[in-house]
Amino acid sequence: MKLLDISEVARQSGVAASALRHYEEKGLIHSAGRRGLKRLFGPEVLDQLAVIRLGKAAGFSLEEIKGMFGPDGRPSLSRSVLRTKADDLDDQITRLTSLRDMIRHVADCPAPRHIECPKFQKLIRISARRNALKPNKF
Amino acid sequence: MKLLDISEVARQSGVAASALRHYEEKGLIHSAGRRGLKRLFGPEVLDQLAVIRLGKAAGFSLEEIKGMFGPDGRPSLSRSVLRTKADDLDDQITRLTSLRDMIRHVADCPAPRHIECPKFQKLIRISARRNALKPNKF
DNA sequence: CTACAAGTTCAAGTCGACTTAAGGTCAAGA
DNA sequence: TCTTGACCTTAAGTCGACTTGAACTTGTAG
Repeated sequence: MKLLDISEVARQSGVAASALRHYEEKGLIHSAGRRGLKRLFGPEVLDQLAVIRLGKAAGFSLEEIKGMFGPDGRPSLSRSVLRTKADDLDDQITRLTSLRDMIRHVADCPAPRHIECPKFQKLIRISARRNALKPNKF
Repeated sequence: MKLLDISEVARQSGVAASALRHYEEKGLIHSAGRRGLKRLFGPEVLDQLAVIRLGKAAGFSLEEIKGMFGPDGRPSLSRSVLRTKADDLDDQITRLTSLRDMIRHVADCPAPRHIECPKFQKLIRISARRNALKPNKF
């Protein structure tokens, strides 16, 4: 079993050594041991880092991502939690998609000022309504 | 022309008053005047806040969003910039979509541990490769 | 054996986007 | 006129995710 030192993990994963130490401190990854002071990582940490990267890309916090691993460091999530996360992502994708459509429309719209384009206004109103419905307080 | 005080804007937009002041300080919105000390906002600020909300949902920073408004406070972006943003969003949507698919697959996958599912492994490897290709340093 | 590159720890700093606290002002109603 | 409540300003604090700096240790090559 070949162990990797921190710079090798950093190189192969593209994650900075300082971030790796940070992840270890937070309990997202674990080193397999030490050679002197130096951490040695098992190769499975690369997969774990890939999961971490994915999770971050999806907007999860490190704390949430940590919860996605079992005590053995292998990904372990209840199916229902996963489905909830997938639904969250769907919402986000929907929002981004309408935003993208709106932006693309505005880019192609012949109105001299975007604000004068009725479709732009409509999209804005829709998103405004969404927010008024879930206010920050009370 | 009816002017709104800050709490009315907060109520209608769902944005906290402190955030509104913050946005004004950063130049994203402007108050139409004052009554005594109190800010008064024109109704157009609600549309601007909707755009700000959308921009945030799309992952833009306040600074970037600020750049989406002309000096008059109306959205103003060159068509080419808009198309670039739309393309960025497409990328992001693509990433989130594959992540969602992966998560949903894992949720439905019969393998006792996710890590044993070949598809899961494949997806992880793909994302690992992406990162190794763009390392943080040098 | 010694020097050195590569690692280590711990504390503090950074960045963005706000929020909170403390103390001040003022328009409007009783 | 007095009080009050809504708002004001400024500074400092918070949170997450790291990064940076300073001072220290150690396996390994020469």
